[in-house]
Amino acid sequence: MKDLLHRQLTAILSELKYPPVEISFDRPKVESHGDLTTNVAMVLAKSVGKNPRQVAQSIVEKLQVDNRTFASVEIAGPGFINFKFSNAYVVESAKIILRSGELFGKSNASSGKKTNVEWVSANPTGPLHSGHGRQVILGKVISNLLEWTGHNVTREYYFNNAGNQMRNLAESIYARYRQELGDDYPFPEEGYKGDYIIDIAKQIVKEKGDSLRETDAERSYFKQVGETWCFNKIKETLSKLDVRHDVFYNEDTLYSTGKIAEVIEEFKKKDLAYDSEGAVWFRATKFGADKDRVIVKSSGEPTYRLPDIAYHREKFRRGFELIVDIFGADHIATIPDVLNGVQALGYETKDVKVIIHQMVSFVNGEEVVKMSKRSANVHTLDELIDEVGVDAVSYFFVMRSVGTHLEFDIALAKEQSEKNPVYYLQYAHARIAGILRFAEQEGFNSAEYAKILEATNFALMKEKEEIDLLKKLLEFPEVVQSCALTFEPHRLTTYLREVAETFHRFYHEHRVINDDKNLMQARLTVCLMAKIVIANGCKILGVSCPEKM
RNA sequence: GCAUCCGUAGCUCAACUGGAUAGAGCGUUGGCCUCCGAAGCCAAAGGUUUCGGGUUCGAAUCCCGACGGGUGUACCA
Repeated sequence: MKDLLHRQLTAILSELKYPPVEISFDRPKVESHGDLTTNVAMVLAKSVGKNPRQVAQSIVEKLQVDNRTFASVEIAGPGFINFKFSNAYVVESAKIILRSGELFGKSNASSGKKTNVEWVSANPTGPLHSGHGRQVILGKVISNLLEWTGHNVTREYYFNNAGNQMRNLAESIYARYRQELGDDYPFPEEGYKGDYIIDIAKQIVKEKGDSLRETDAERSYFKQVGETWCFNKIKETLSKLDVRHDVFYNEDTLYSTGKIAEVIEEFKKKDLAYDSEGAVWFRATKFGADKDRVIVKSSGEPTYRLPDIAYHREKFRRGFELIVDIFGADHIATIPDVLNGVQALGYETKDVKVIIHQMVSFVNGEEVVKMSKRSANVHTLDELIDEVGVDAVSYFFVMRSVGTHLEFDIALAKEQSEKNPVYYLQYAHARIAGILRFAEQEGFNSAEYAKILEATNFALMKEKEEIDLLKKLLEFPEVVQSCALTFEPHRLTTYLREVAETFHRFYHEHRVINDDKNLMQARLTVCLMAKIVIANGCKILGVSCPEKM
């Protein structure tokens, strides 16, 4: 519809000899302003030297609107042109919901664009903590959104099982192991203090007794057991949230296949890297950084930047056209370096989308939940899931825009009442399911969309609340696209809440089950369409839609 | 200090990326079940969008400056 109007308006502008401008349509906030609005007249006004309302008038006079589609076209306010759809158009359009069913909202807008989404990427040094939840859910929902808009998505997890952190893990487990054996053995100062380390140590005692008291300096057995334990734990948590990565990419492969050395060499050749003070430096200042960065320490070990750069190059080489990275705000410092490095290697940074989400704080009603990073009692993501459930976790972590701090109220998430936004949405779905169950006794089969399309007299949908609901439902594909395009999944939760609200209002105003069979059929169909949209939206969010609650 | 994100109703947050009268939830106050699910609906109250400048037809949104908060600022990741 927008396309059609767009073409018409473009033609009119050139006919009136107005300069070409970008024509855009918005959805007005206020109902009385119609369903679509454009500001072209106001944009044109200055260059044309007329007042905007006059410009609008001249355009509208030329406009050939189909009165089966539009109920009205009006000039309003400072010079907006407002279009209002006819009920017939809305009702006819709504048939697409039944025709598409579970596919309603999907598109091929990005026509199979090969896309890599990397997230979580926590090293196997411990279980995921509750703060990780935001990232876990964001990545999941963003991947889903991209898929719904036609991207060919590879879900990826990048990890490092070498280096300092893993050494530290091994030392921590070893220390706990010795302590379990009754030795007075010191715990490393920077060690991982969580209880899970003790669990792992106990497991080793159980399996190996005291035979590992004298072990190699690398503590390789402890490292390997620790890694396996942690990874299993992480994967278990992810699978509870239905997060499944396609690729687990080990940083080590970048070394073993020579990719790291290759990058250094190439940087040096391009004079983007140099030796100094026994280390290798990247000329970050060439890209506007305040100082150059070390990429290989004087010890010979690369810093995290180097493998990160090499890794992103590999993503390009693997053929990805869009690379999405999801980081917490605490990792923000690494991003410019990686982007600069990627650019230096000749790739477009515009094809790398870095999503940085702000931190999460937890609150239990009035009480602030403190969670210090290396302390013993970090709240794990598993515990959070056990406490509030998968649905609340999925919904809460994605309901705020990524740019703002997220306050997670555990008490609210746990509460099974109307205060909880997850339940509001699920209730709408269950309520519809209840009505449809009731209607089955009257012979309404809600599973056969094609028959329903045949049997329903769509012209009977004419109540205001009914039309409002259909309009809202028809926005769904656009919402999905815009969420995917802007990487802002929270807008989907906002939208779904509006759908539920609009449905409840319709339900409250008009009886669905009634004596007029045709009217009942029409209204049941409206309910069913609302159910489809809510279900599809929840699918993207990973929130369940119960038939009963 | 520098980088970066943010500052909107008592609280938690929206605002379709520059549009018309800034909206929701919670909380507060009042109303609605002889009838399809009241985990619902309706109504009221609540605002100088932190402050000060600027850009233009038009600013919560863009620019500059203050103030306040988060996160970084390593030859840790």
